[in-house]
Amino acid sequence: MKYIEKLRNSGLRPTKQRLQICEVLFNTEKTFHFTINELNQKIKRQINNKISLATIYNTVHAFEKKGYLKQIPINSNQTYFDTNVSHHHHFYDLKDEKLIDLENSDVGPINILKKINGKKIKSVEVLVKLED
Amino acid sequence: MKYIEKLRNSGLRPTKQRLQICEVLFNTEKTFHFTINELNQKIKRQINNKISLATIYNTVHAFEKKGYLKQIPINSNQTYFDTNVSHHHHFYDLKDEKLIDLENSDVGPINILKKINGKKIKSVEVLVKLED
DNA sequence: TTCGTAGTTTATAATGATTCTAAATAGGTG
DNA sequence: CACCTATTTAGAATCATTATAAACTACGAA
Ligand SMILES: [Mn+2]
Ligand SMILES: [Mn+2]
Ligand SMILES: [Zn+2]
Ligand SMILES: [Zn+2]
Repeated sequence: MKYIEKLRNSGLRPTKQRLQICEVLFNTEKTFHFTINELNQKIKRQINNKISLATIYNTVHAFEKKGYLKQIPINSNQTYFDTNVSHHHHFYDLKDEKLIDLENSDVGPINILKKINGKKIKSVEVLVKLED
Repeated sequence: MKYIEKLRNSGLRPTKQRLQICEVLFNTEKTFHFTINELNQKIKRQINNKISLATIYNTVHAFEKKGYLKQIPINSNQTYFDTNVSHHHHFYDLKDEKLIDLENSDVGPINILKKINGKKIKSVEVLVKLED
């Protein structure tokens, strides 16, 4: 398995559950956005054996901490995650409640002129809300 | 009261509770960011009579719908609102969990090159995460 | 290979922000 | 005032997320 080493290198034991979650999250052509609930459904569809919801939460948070997933800052009753961890932005379609990637190159360079004493910029994320 | 007309013009009855919430939200020198819980505390401090939490939720949502408040897109377990309804952006201090305004002029012009068929841009918001 | 231990999974309970409900109250109009 | 509807309210319900603690597992050491 190609994910065993990835997990080991991160100090995460390559358990059966984590490897299966890796398959669902990373063994795809395209990256995608998901909520925990959506991921749970997807896992049920793609995998024979059941994974506890607690494990899905644990694993997603572990992967996020290791930088394999990103949380998307958006106001929703559920937290959205992204398997695209490159620096990029998002459209949010207010009607369909769907996220669409906005590549870094689709947004001109962003220049933050204000500085905060003793703080460094960790990330700059743009959210473009769409209506009909 | 200066808020009676504002409410009437919005089709909202100027009730005692709404007027008191207006005082707390809008009768200040500076704009500010808040969660419902923080607003509830602030109201308790500044007002003699108690306002039900349900009314605070109702009123904040009504004001947001009328454009007197904005929701700030951020990942938190609580929803953040802003009394600054001008087009502006935010720093988010990850350590202190505090929001800081970034005026529009503090961010260069943002050019969204990608277009989505049949959708219009409603807003463009930048979130700059800060670390030490 | 077996052991020991820490890491992990799991079902289930707890938490907590938000929304819902339905009864009481209050604003506005004639 | 009299009526109607909007609003307020306490409390219950919802539901995403986190905590708990017991069972299980990966894996290095013996
Ligand atoms: Mn939220
Ligand atoms: Mn959230
Ligand atoms: Zn994305
Ligand atoms: Zn602001």
